[in-house]
Amino acid sequence: LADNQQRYETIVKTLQQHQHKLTPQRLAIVRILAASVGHPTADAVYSQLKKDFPTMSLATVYRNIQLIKSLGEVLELGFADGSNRYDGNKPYPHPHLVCTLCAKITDPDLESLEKMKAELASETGYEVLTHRLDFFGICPDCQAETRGD
Amino acid sequence: LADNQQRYETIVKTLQQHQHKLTPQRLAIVRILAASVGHPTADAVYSQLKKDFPTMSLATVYRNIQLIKSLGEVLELGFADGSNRYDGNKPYPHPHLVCTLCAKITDPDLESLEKMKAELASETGYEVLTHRLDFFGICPDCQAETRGD
DNA sequence: TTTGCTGCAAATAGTTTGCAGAGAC
DNA sequence: GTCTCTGCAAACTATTTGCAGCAAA
Repeated sequence: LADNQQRYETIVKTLQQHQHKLTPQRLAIVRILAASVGHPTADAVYSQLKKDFPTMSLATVYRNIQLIKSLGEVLELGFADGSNRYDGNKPYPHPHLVCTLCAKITDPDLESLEKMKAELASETGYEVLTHRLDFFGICPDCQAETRGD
Repeated sequence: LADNQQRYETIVKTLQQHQHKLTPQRLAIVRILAASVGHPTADAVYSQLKKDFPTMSLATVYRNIQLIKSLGEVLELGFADGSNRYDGNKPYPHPHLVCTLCAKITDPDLESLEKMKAELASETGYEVLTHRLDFFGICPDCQAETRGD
């Protein structure tokens, strides 16, 4: 999608503005994060890159993800089972819908969330800064496989 | 609170119903989980118990938490920073409000969540099984400390 | 008495870090 | 040429597991 290309350019520009060097490895990592197809894990990013960079180190992936996260250009999704996934396409907090069978992650629209956040703030006196909302369930495809096949 | 006592008894009953033995260590762990004051980490549970059980092993804490979780009597809260906290007082999914300064966790009431879940299911075709909702912010106490002191 | 539980220590998995050489600017 | 980045290997942290002895029922 053209959206991915735009995200790629935005992240690269941010890196440059903060005087970070644009190495081939770094740019390749940014390209994958900008797309964030399937909300990849660090290891998934690493696996994709080993084809083009056989000597690529997993440590480099982690270091760059941390760097880009510190610039606010990637969202880290840590799950209860300890797995981390990354979204560089929508780097701001947003709800996720996770299929517990095929592990697919999609981004539903839930405009009522902001309302809920405001309501919560006025009720509790908290200054609400951010949030995390995940729904877990079975996607239509996996429901079909379970029934029919 | 009397509520804690009730939770303790419920968890113990569940353990018995599933033919698990009631060792002193296990019961002590259940007692702490039933209260879940501050939503403790496994290590916090361990620290509390070392006073009464000097030879207590951290592995025993983990094993028992896993056991009780498998019986559906404790909620595991894995956070993005890798920390796990446990709630045996309300072992079902519910929203949390986390203070990012003092790490206090409270349980706000948000009845609109169930509505949101139903809306999401009908919109996406997912069979929504569970969810996870956390808000992060600064509690009134910490706001006061930042301002005045 | 039987069966499962505990403590210890070692293994595991994901992530981070120190260092020396390589490369972007 | 300078200063950061990379690759490698080792360190680290939280959690899990194997095993032998111990204890609940």
